[in-house]
Amino acid sequence: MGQSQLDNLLLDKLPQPYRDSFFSRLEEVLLPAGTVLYEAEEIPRYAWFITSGLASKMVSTSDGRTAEIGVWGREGVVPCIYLLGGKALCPWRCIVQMEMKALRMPFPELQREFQLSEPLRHLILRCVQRRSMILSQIAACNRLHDAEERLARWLLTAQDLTGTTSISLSQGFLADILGARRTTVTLAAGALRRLKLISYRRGRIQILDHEKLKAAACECYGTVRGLFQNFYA
Amino acid sequence: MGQSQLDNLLLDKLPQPYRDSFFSRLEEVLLPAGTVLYEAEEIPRYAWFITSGLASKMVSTSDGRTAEIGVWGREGVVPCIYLLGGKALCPWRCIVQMEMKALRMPFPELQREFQLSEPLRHLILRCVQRRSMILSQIAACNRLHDAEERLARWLLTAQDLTGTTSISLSQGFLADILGARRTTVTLAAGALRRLKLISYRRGRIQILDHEKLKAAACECYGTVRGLFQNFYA
DNA sequence: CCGTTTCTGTTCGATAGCGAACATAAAAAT
DNA sequence: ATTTTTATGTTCGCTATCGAACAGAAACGG
Repeated sequence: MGQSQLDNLLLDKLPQPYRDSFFSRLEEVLLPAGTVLYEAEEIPRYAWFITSGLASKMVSTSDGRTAEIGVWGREGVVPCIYLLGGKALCPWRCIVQMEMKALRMPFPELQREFQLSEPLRHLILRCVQRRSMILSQIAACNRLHDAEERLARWLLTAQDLTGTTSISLSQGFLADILGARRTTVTLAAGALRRLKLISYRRGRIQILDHEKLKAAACECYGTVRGLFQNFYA
Repeated sequence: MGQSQLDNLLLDKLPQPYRDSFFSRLEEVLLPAGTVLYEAEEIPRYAWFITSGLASKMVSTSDGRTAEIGVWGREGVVPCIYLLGGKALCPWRCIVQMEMKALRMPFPELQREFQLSEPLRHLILRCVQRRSMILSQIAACNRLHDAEERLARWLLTAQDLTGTTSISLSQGFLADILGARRTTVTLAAGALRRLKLISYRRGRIQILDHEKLKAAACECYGTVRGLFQNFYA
């Protein structure tokens, strides 16, 4: 409390003195990659305000294939969609992709707060809105663009969200994210490496040339980046 | 006014007497297939409460390919996402796919009403929530399932939303919706026809066997159907 | 009625990605 | 140091889909 930078864009936007009192009710946690924040069809026990790292929303099919439908960094609160009420349950699970620091609050407590605080509600609705726009673009991207373009897009977005050029993820996990086979990711990553846009070793990808990688990515990267910027404008 | 069935689920859920007064401010319109409700990156001039027919949100890429990211029937209001405020613009256009009847209101008027009426706001937030859940499933489906499965899913959903087994759409438009080539749709439709699940002639598809078509569709149909049911529960 | 447009059927070569298998190599565990 | 686990590299046959072309058929508009 009293600190001027909480490293979460939503929390930062809360007006004082509400922000300090809200902050005092949050608990800081460090979650390793692989932690499941909540399962599909299951109301989360906590809400997390991410301050570093990444989490993904993943949809699975009954045959075990998966696709990421959204990646979350410091810009908002996860989950936001359940705050809109109702009985419907979400068809995705939420999982930590890169070691994550977050400030958490029991979910029912945030639900009450959503009803009580108009500034908080306002920010959360903006968050829902932006996420929905981003998701729309990704939905089309999943259909229209090939693995190499989507890999480039994902890496660039991950860099933007975490502020690091070093992405700690194996090709197997990237395959789950991109909804492709691991061998497809290996081939796509190999192609990007030959072009000297990235380098990698066992579970760690390094972005070497942001600009050229952008050219290798589909246009969805730019669209999504635009939507992540000025998240609460 | 005074009628108990407006054929739009959101309007039907509005409490009286607000509902009658709200209804009196709506204008009924009949829009032919192909009508653009609003363009990408453009704030709509009207909000439409659909009472029959279908509209699609479509994302386009710069090379002219397209994919549908959501289909809208009688269950809510289009657009709902812009009601959450903010400066961001949506990357999709909204187009009438099957001749549509709707009750419309100038969009700024609905924006004011969204601020003023708590029951209306409540319903709209539910609408946003469900649409977001549905979109998530479609985003994964676009990546993981093949054209024949997706075609079957789309036809079944269209049947559910419009209540008719006769879908007036050419294979070319279905290709735009499914994000595939027209020839791919022709092959997929031909396969479903050979299985006697559908029949068709020039711009009109007939669903012959709902149950078996369900078996030919991916599981996403069931998931999405579940989310369309009890839309405001 | 005839010409024009639009929709469907079909073919064909090219390509991306699947699905499975197996080899190698790097890290982690003991 | 040795074993075990996990990640990456590579190959291969197969399928779905692309992208383009062209023909026939159905609807439409004078």
